[in-house]
Amino acid sequence: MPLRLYNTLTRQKEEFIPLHPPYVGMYVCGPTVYGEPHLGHARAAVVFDVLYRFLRFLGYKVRYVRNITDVGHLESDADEGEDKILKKARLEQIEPIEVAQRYTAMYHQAMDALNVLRPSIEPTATGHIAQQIAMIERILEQGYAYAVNGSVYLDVERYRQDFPYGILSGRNVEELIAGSRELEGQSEKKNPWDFALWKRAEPTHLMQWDSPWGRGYPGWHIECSAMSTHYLGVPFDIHGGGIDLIFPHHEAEIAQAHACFGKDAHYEARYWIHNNFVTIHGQKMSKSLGNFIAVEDVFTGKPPHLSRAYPPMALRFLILQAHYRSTLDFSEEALQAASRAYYRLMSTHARLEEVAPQSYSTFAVQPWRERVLATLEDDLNTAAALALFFEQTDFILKLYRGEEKLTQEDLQLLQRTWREVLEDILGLRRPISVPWQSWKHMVEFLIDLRTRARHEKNYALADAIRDKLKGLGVKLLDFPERTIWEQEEE
RNA sequence: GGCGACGUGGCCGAGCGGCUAGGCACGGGUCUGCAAAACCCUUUACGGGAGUUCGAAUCUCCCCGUCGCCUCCA
Repeated sequence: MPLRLYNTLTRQKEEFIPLHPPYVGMYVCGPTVYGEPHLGHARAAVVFDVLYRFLRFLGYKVRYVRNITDVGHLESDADEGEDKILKKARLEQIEPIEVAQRYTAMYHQAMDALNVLRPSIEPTATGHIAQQIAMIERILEQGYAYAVNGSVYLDVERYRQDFPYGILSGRNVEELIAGSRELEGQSEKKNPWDFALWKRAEPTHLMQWDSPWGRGYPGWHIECSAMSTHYLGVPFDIHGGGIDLIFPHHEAEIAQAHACFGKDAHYEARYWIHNNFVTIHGQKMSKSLGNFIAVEDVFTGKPPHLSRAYPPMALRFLILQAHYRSTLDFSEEALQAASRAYYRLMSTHARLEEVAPQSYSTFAVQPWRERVLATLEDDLNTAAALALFFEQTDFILKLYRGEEKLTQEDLQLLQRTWREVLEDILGLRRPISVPWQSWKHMVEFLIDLRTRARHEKNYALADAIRDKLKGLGVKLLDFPERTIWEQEEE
């Protein structure tokens, strides 16, 4: 079964066919680094991390580009408002680059904890001013933009004569015109729906660069067009991002790509993939609503939203339990459920690794493996794929107890599938991180000691050993035949 | 106002015309020195109405409700 992905551009699931197999170019809009990474960033990163991992699993050689926006976009209407990064810098009396670097580091830290792989290339907007200027110049040459007072705007009206505008977001310009507000101070633009490619900087503006149009800084959308096409060519295979970026950001990107490269740009990317939001009580998470939860808050258990700390994998699991195109309603209860489910799945996994092969099989592994992969191939249905693993937990317990059997070959295939899908594709790190031998022997020695104590009915000692180990993150489980142990995260 | 999404059992959440997804929680039980884990049992849900169909959570229409985008935003 081929991989099928929902393409926002066509509003349907389409078979994924790369332009130049086995190579795949994927660009995902990364964060604007002016604040702490929150659950929304986590979801987007995890979703595209899974896509990245899955493509690699399928044998593609993926160049994954995810940008860091370190020039803040304006925070309110059109030409009004202040660059968010600059605002932060002003408030904290530090350099804009300090703001960007601080929050980039936080982003990396949070994403690393969530086991999100770093992209192949992580370009910054400020590091690609030259590419952005070059692109703007070319758009001007093609006649799809105009310069005025040191700023450059994309001429949407002119663009529309040659290309459709609004196909991605399902809008038409007439509606935009009808809905657009006439704002003061916008007289520079020919039309209110034109958008800036380059903005003139006032002398006091903290971040500014030389350009053919004077000192200024890049517009809101040009960095992604410039960096994606610079590293991936035009068009490239996959462009991803949050659902909120569809309009105007991605719509503008498409326009810029066409305006610069012409028809061959083919909507800049062939597959436009968008992840849905994390909500709280059904509402989008945002700073202004005050329902914003930072990724870090989950790991530290920061009130008022959380009563205790949760391991990063619990959050990753929660994200994976919902389809990426559905909203995910976050609550501590849901996180708690995900955390438990994760640990249970992982202990089943650990048991599977200890199963001994038999001379015949009582279960058809290959078809099950194919079902799992087919589920992921169907627009990355991670939730349904996880369900297939849970449906197998009973069976694995019976395997472990010898009540079900698998041949060496089947067992290895099953173990491989668990490892490949859970760890390599879904990126669920195991809480039992292959412990070092000495540690393992030490734990086993203590378990022996405790077992002896239990036989002698010295329960005080037995419990002391168990409690001490629990304090060290080692959980003991007494089975009739023997005691096994698990290492908990943290 | 325009465009779009969604309403599934206590909670989260798949599902895309027939075969009671799954997880978590709750209750009862088995096991156990205790605990944990595990196992067994219990709970058949799809906002409302009409329609299409042998058959609808799934398709159509209407209504109600929630949310998103149309300003930066994952």
